[in-house]
Amino acid sequence: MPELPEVEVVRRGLEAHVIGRRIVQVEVRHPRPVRRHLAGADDFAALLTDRLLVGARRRGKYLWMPLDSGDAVLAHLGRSGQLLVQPARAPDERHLRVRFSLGHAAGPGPTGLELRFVDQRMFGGLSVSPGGAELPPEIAHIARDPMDPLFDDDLFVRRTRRRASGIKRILLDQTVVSGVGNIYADEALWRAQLHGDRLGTRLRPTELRRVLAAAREVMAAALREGGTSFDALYVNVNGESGYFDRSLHVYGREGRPCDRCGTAIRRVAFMNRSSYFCPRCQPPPRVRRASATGSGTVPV
DNA sequence: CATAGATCCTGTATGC
DNA sequence: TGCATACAGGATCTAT
Repeated sequence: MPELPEVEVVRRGLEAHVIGRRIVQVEVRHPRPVRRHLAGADDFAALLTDRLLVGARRRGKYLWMPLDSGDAVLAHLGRSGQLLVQPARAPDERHLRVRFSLGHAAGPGPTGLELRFVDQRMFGGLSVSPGGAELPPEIAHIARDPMDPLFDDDLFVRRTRRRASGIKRILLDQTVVSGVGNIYADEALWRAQLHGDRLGTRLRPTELRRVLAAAREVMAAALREGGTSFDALYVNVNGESGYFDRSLHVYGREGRPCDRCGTAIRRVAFMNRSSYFCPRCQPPPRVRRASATGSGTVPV
């Protein structure tokens, strides 16, 4: 569920409600979300107990919270993860996986506040990154995101044009550009009027800059809408939030008319999920028969 | 090396 | 009603 805007909203919520608090107790209720912490759940809990949370940072769809120990709690929400700040008396969520009981920076006592990792499908997870306060080495391979002031547009164009993959697949490759997921990839491609199967090697720099600009627009709009709902004592990302629904032009709109030209939106299978596009505004690349071997076709 | 596809997990919606 | 299948907003491992 969460792409860059949703994760950024969570980060802001953490920044507002969790920074400066001490972790007084950690309860791992399901082993899977801490699977990337190779030393195990007990070690995970031990490294975090009594530590002070000093920040909330993000790279693409990854979040991390630096600790006073110099380590960091590294988090990824996967497809269904949530980080919630809740009063301790709030009933446990059905898919509550990890509970952090929080206290004051100074004293040992609990504040009655908890940080909860809730995740139905458990593709997401938590780990402790040793010395990862500045940038966890585990995510050093993740590129900057298009909203990052240090994002390098020229580098993105150069790297994309070296790839013989469809532009949609490239947009989803977090080592090329981070934060873009299935929805915003489709939305950005619709805005840029490019089909997702167009090969990176065959796209012009202007076309790629158009995609980047479109991705920024879509994300900025989502951030504007989602950014208002984290004020409560509650680090947002309400599962199915739905706040972005209104502004979607293609995603989930199979058969409905394109907002630009009226043609019916198409849906095709893509990487075990779906791609949506307007067949007129985003014409698919021509397909020619592969030469000598004659085994199948390649988009040109 | 680069790339496409399979895979982890749980739940809900839909069709027969 | 029961059962099977498709699908869900991600990242990574594996095969080619």
